Amino acid sequence: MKSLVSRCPIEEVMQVLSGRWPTLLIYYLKQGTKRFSDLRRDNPTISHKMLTLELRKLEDAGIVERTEFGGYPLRVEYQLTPAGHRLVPLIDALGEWWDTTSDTGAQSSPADTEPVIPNTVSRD
Amino acid sequence: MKSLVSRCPIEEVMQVLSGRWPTLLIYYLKQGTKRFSDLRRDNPTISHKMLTLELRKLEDAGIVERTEFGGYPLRVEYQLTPAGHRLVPLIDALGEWWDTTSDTGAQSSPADTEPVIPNTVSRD
DNA sequence: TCGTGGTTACAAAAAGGTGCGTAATTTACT
DNA sequence: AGTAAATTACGCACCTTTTTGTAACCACGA
Repeated sequence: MKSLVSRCPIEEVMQVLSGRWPTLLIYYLKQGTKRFSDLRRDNPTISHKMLTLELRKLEDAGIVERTEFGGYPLRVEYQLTPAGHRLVPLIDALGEWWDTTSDTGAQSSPADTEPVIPNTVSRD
Repeated sequence: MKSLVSRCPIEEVMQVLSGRWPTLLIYYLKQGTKRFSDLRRDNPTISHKMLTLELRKLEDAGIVERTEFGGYPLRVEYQLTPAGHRLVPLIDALGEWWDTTSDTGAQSSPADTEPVIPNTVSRD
C-alpha cells in the first residue's frame, strides 16, 4: 500500500475510499447485510481476490463489519458499521455535486444515486 | 485510465478524486491561485509528470482552471473553478468524518484540516 | 462432488519516476 | 559586445514499482 505524504485526515480517508470498489461496495452494503457471494453477484467484474482485499480494507477502516458464522459451507456476512452508515450521505453528496456540475442536460434521480451495473460477467 | 464499471455519478467522481494527489492539490489551490512551480514546492514528492497529469484531470473534471500567459519563460496559473470551490467543503466533511470515527484520542484543528507536508525533497 | 470464503503464487497491466529535449527571453560572465 | 546559462511548464521515451487478474489449492460437511 502507498504510504502517506501528509498526516492529514483527508489523505487518510482517500486512501481508503480511493479506487473503483470501495464506494461501490458501500453502496451495495447500505442496502443491508450481504454475504461474500452476494457482493460478487452485485458487481460481477470484481475478482474474488480484490473483493476480499477491499473488504478487509473497509473492515480495518471501521466502515464494514465482518461476521463469521462457523460451520459447513462457511457463512460470512458483511454490513456497514454505524460509522459506515454515517459515511454514506457524504459520499452521496459527492455524487450529487458531480451531477450538478457536469450537468450535460438530462439527469436521472435527484437523491439516492443508483449505480447501473452492466453485465460484463467474467465466469470463473 | 481504468474504465467505469457502472454509470453512476459516485463512481465518476471517485475516478477523478481517487489517488494521493487530487485532494491535496485541491487543498493547496483553495488557498488561491498557484503556478505550476508553486504546486511543486507545496508538495515536493510529486513528479512533474504526475503534477501535469493530475492537473489535466482536474481541469477536465471542471474543478481547476488553467490560465496560460504567453511569452517566455512561459507562465501558467491554476485556480479552482466555482464548482471546485463548492467541492471543497464536501471533501473537508470526509476528513472530519474520518477524524470523528478513527478517534484515537487527541485531535488537532476541528475545521480546516491541514496537511502537514514532510520534506522528502527530491531534486531534479 | 459441490459450494463457501478464503489464501497463495505467478503473470499481466497499470501507475508512477527519471531524465532529456524545447521554447524565447532575461541575467551573468568575459 | 558576445556568448553562455538559467528560467517555466511541460512532452516524450524508457524503466521500475505497484496494483490487479488468473488460476490453483484448502477446509469442511451435505
